[in-house]
Amino acid sequence: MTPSPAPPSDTEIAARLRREIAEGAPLKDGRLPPERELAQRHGISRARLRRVLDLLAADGTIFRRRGQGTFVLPPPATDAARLKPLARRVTLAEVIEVRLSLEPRLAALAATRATPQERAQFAQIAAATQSAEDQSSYDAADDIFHYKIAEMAHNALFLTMYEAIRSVRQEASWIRPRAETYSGAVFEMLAQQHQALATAIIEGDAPRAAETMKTHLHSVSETLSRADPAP
Amino acid sequence: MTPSPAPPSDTEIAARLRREIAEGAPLKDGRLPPERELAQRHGISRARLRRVLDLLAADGTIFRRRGQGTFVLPPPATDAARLKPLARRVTLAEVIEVRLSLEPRLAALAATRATPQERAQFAQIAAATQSAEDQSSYDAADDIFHYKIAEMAHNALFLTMYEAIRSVRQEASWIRPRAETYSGAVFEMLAQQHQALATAIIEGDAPRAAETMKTHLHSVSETLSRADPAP
DNA sequence: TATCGCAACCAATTTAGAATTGGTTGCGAC
DNA sequence: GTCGCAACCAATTCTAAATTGGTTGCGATA
Repeated sequence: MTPSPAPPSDTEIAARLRREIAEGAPLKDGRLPPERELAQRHGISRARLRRVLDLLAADGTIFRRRGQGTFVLPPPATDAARLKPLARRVTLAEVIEVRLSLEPRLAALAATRATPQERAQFAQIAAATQSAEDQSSYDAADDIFHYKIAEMAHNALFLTMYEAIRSVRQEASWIRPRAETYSGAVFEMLAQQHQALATAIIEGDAPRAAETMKTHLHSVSETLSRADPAP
Repeated sequence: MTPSPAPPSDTEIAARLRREIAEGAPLKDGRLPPERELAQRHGISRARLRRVLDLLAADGTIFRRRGQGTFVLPPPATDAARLKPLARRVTLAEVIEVRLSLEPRLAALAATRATPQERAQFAQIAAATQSAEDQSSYDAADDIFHYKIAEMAHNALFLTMYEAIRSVRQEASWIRPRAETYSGAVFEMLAQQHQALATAIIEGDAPRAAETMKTHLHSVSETLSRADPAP
């Protein structure tokens, strides 16, 4: 009595992909296999796979960049390798200084310019940040959270600069002891700040978004400085 | 009765180099020939040429960067070619937005952190900006002026970002009509702003430096927007 | 007719390797 | 010791090939 297996719909394939992603299918850089390979693996044409990926991209689940790939985390900065020598020369204090100059402004612009779709996406992302259970899943959610803010500012040059900061942070040596630095209380505080920041942005309150981001970065700075006093 | 020609001292060779630079010896990118070539051309060893170039570097006459060359103007951003596609997508308004976020902070940091030597150098550069006679020499002096501010902030990541902005500005399409946009009155105003900015930085008045930079950038923005209304 | 699969092509990036260029060191001659 | 010389190091640029997402055209099929 089994009905002849109806070919799976796009949304069914999308659901399957989401499940695989949640189970850790992507590589550790957050990259998925190339489209040509994914299509073959799922037994569908590349054109159809791309339609499915369009669904995942529409709700912000994946990031795609020509020449680099499809990612579950924000994609690496273009030519990230070139920033390695810079990362070795840069101290934590310098990065914080730059972030304090850029990110409050990015938050304010995001509050002003984000589209309704983006705000809805962002609410989901903020929720994911709150419900993270272990350090590594929090780090991933936090990464996406800040990247989305930079995206919602709708300024390609600003986004490029944020990507450079992000790349330097990942390459830099002083993030190594990071896993130990977040105690329960600090963790809670940062999560609350994220929530306040998300609310301000979604509600379109630019000044409050900027101010909250500033506070948040100062908290991050203090936390990291305490863990890594002399860079 | 001519004395046997004494070999020229380092300072004499330095003076000769300065003269050649002033006469336009460098290429149009502001780059000098490679050290090995310059040394041979002047009939001295490379080690000695480098000592001479050290003199020119000490007073800010030249910029040197490993792998790129020796420049009379600020050196191009590392891998500037990579920023070309970005420059095509970016509008004038976006660049101004980023500059307004970065450069006032850079000016404040410069006022705080510049060494006495740097302040002395900077006074010279500001004076050169004032005494520029034609548009192209003003542009060159202005370029050096803003670059030195970014350098004096003493933050390698900040400097990298300023270099990216500078590179995008140079590649972008909307600077073409630039030569026409500076009327005499506007020119005078910008020069006065430069002077006020230089004074604030040299005196170490960080808040005033930031405020003056902000005013200056708004003036630049208005001037360029008027010349190029719809990017 | 409209959708699907297929293939080719386009655009941006990455990669690897050779060449260029400033920075550094060691050695011998005067 | 200072000078010139040479070799080497480090960062960058340049080139060409390979990779990858983005796009188009075409024929098959329902």
